[in-house]
Amino acid sequence: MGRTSDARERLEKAIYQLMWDKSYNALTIDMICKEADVKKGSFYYYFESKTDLAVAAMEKAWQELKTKLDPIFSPAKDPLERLFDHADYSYEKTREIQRDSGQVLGCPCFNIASEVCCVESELAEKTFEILNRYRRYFTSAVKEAAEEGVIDEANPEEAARILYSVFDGMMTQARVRNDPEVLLDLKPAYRRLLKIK
Amino acid sequence: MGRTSDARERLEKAIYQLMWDKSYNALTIDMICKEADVKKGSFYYYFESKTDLAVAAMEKAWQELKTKLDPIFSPAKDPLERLFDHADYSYEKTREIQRDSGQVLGCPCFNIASEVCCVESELAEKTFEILNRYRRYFTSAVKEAAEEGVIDEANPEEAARILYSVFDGMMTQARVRNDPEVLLDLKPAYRRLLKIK
DNA sequence: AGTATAGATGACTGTTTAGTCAAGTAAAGC
DNA sequence: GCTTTACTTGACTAAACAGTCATCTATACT
Repeated sequence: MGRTSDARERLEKAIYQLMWDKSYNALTIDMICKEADVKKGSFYYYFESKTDLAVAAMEKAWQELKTKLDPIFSPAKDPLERLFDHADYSYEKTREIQRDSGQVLGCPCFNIASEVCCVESELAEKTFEILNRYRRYFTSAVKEAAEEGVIDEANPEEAARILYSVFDGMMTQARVRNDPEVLLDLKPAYRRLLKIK
Repeated sequence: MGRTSDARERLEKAIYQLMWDKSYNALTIDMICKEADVKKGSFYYYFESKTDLAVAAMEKAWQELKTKLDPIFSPAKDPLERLFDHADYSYEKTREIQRDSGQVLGCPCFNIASEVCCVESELAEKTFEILNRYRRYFTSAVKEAAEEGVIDEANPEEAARILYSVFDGMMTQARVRNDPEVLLDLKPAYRRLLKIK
């Protein structure tokens, strides 16, 4: 019983968008409240600190992303198809965001993880965790491809680590250059890295 | 004539170290002054703003790095040797820094570029410029390898772009994981990406 | 309709921050 | 040794900032 509200969700959306657009450390609580149209008193009603909100927002964003990744990396599909579909999805999504906001933003989790890993231990842990969850999709696909024999691969774990580094590296290159076309190198890179039969 | 000082250099060193350790946006002018042992009045004697100092510091750091990169990528060496020596250097340097400071820090320019590219346009331009200078070493080596026929390469520019994305991607993975061993994947990745004869 | 409760609000405090400035100090050149 | 000039200092202002709280409001449940 009592009053209802979506202020919590508005705050989570706001900090996530601002972190993605700008950076974590550039944000103040006032900015986040303004973006969410929530007063500071309410902010502290829901969250203890900026870090606290950021951690919650990252987890929510992951749950949202997961609903997109699960079909893309569906075990019903050929493992290589999963990887290439994910490359296509990343390119298309990046273009869409640039069309709407004028900016290529890259992978929010990777950006923030790199920014806070030596400063905000709580948020660092959460982003680290999410990066690992994300990478597991790659590992699973590469391992399966190796087992099915569609690639000639002596070290699938290594291959998956490298593929994921390429993905994050290119997403950030795309951000820095504000150019989605950078991501057109993703599929050629995967083809070079995997000995496809 | 007049009083002499190395306060300018101390400030540049201080912001560079702090940006690398933490991040750009996390820093205040007071923190930088304290680290450099320089009073704020002196800060504003030399620089207009934090951005101004950061730009100067990045350029100085690049000039310093260049003296390391030039021998590593010396045209006197085989092109592939340059790339592999650079991978070794990156790994060793990263380990050394972790030994001293307890932290893997990755590539400062890539970290900062990704952090400020949508916010601080002046610093964004400078870091962007440096990333391009860095990548030129890769491009030159790969192109030469292709021309000399030591690799079988239809698209050397693409290969160089991918190699450099792997490098930056892994450097940041190493930072986030605080694990230099991530960089041991660098040379295997290069070997996978280039059809070495 | 009344009440208990979840949430909203804005005014408040103390602190940190950027940026300024007049007065002081050290060294280079005469 | 004196003057010019490059640099230093600490005290200052105003603004931005995090965090608190008493009071107000809406609504779910009885």
